[in-house]
Amino acid sequence: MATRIQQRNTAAILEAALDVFSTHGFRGATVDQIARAAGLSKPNLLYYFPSKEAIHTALLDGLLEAWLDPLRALDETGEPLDEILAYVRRKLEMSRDFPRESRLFANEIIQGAPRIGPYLSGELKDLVDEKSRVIRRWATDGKIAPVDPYHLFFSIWALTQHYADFDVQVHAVLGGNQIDPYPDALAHLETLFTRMLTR
Amino acid sequence: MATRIQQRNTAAILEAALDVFSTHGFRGATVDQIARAAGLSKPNLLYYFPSKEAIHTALLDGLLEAWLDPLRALDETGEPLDEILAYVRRKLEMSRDFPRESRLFANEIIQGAPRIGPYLSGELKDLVDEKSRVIRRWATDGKIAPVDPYHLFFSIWALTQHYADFDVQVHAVLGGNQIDPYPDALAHLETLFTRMLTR
DNA sequence: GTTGGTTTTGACCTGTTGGTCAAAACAGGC
DNA sequence: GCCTGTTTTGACCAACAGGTCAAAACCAAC
Repeated sequence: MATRIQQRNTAAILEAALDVFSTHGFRGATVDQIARAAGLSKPNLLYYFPSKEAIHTALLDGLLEAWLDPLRALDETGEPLDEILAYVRRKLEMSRDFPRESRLFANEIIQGAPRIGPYLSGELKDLVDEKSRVIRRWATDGKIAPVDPYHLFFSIWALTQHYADFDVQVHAVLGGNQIDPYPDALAHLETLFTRMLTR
Repeated sequence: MATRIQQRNTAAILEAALDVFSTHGFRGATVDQIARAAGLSKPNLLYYFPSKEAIHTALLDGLLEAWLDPLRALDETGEPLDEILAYVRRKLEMSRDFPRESRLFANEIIQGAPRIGPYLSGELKDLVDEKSRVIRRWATDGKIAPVDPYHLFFSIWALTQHYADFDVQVHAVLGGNQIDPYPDALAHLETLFTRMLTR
């Protein structure tokens, strides 16, 4: 039973913390900075979350929950190539719509996954193992070209998340004209995976 | 004219700083931590480099220099597919042999490239523009399948650097058995780009 | 408008941070 | 072994870090 104020403030804090943590990493972020971005004083922020760590944890918990959804949606009974392309599309949309979440995750991994190690070798690995069996079956049934399922997933993650995590580089290389790179990126990735998976 | 001691200590500092900066980012790294890792006292470290910033800059300067080499080596007069596959191979080897450098770079980009923005839209963009024209020519000449050159480069970077930057995740998903993922990764990427670039 | 809980704040504490400085320790050439 | 420049150190500083606390301000129900 949270009051109106509580809802507003915790939301503002998480929003601000996402900004700060995703661009500076955990150790590089400061509570003051988050508080200022949320429009609160530091003690006031610490009234809602007991510590810097707690904010970070809350953020990660919410993220990891949603992170697996697109992969879960990969349907064994669907048309193989369509299913994989749909997964690519969903992941790319997430990069476009939630780039800060992607960077938060990237920061955590690059820094050695000190807080989400168990998640990676637990939930994530289990799901990837399961879906890898599906991919392998599709390949042995000749429905897609032979491919290492694990490295296929790594490829999808790398290619789609790149547009969020390395956004600055993408824009710098493509030049000043403010073109949205996502339409071209989607076309490119659809071509890439179609050619890769049809012999 | 650097003395023996200077050479040894500056090398030790840069080595230690690479470790620390690449795993914690600039703001998350502390001078004390770097000094300890280098086996020096903090004031002693600051005798060799005037500031934390200076160490970071020295590291980045050295890195950016080497970063472009593999792409520069892409030879317009070579066999198109071979040239691109060779580039992929070189980049993947860099991920394997210099993962910390890759993570240092990734950290910098994720954090908005505050220190290397000019490099991205300068040297890097210029080189990519140039090589993109080569790719485009190959495509219009029918020597490789049609492809967006810029997104092709993004794909190569994303796929190869992923194995360095997301190393922890790769190992977690592949499971505890300490298998070196690089041989499989190389085979996978060669297949991927061969299929992508041959009609 | 008083009451009881919620929210906010300023002052404060302790440890850490990047960085300075003068003095001490240490080279190596003579 | 002495001298000159190099290297190292302990003590120190101001700013900032995460976090605490008691008191004040606010709010809503009565």
